[in-house]
Amino acid sequence: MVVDLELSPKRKRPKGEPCCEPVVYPDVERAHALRMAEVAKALGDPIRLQLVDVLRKHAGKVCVCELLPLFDIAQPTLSHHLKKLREAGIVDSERQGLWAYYYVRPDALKELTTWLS
Amino acid sequence: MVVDLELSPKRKRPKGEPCCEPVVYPDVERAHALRMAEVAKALGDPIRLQLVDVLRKHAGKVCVCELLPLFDIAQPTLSHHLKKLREAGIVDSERQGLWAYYYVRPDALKELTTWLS
DNA sequence: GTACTCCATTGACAAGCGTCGTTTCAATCG
DNA sequence: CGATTGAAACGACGCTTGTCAATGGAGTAC
Repeated sequence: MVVDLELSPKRKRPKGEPCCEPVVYPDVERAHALRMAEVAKALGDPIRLQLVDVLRKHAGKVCVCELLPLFDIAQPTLSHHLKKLREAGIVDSERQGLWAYYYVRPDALKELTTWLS
Repeated sequence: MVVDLELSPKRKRPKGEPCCEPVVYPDVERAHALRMAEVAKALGDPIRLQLVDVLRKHAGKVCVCELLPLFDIAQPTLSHHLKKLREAGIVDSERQGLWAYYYVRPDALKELTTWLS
C-alpha cells in the first residue's frame, strides 16, 4: 500500500477547513500494531534484549542461575525482567526440580521481524 | 556462536560455590544491545509504531498535519511522539515554511532488523 | 524434621512515560 | 503592521517502570 502525497504545493487552509487530506490508513494494521508494540516494548530494555539474545543463542533451555551472573543486577530484578518477557509472549519457562529453565518461544518475534523487513 | 549447555544433571551447589557455570556472553553485543533497545523502546508504543508504519509506506516525506487526523490524540501529543522517534534516530524532519515533513531515516531500523532475523 | 538452595513475589522508592491544556515561535496572509 | 496558522515547547497530572531489600514457597540434602 503506497499512497502518493502532494508534497510541495501546500497552502494555508481557506478558513475553517482542514489543512490537508489525511493519509489513508488501513484499520487492519491497528491490531497488529498493538501486538508488535507490546513485543517491541518488552525488547526496549537493554537487559531484556540481551536476555533474549542469550536465550536465542542456545538451542535448549537456559537455567536462571546461569543468566544471573551475566548481568549486574539482583536476582529479583532478573526475575522481574523474565516475567515481562513471559507476559509479552517472547519467552516461556519450565521448572525441573529447583531450577527454572527459560527459552524463546518459536515465532514469538516473527510478526515484528516481518514488519521490520 | 552456540554454547552447549549441561541441562539436566544439576545439583545444589556444595557450599559457597556458584550453582553453575555462567553462560558465555560476548561483550561486543552489549554496545549493540543498548542501541537496539533504544530503538525497540521507541517502537514500543502503538502510536509511534503506527507512525513509523505510515512514514515507511510513503516514499517521500509526510506533513505533520496529515499524520494528526490518523490518531485520536492531541497535536502536542503527536509532536511528543515524533520527538521520541527523532531522538531514537528513527525519523528525521525537515521544515518547509509552515509545515514540517517527517521521514524514516534509511538504515535506522537495520541493526534491529538484522538481529531479529 | 531441619537446614539449605533456587526462584518468584511483595513492597517501596525514584525516575520515566503518555497525555493534555496552555503557551511560544516562526512563517504566512491580508 | 496585526491576525492567523502549523508545529514545538512547557508544565502538570496520574500511571508505569526498573531497581533493590525482604519475604515466601517449593524442592533437595542431611
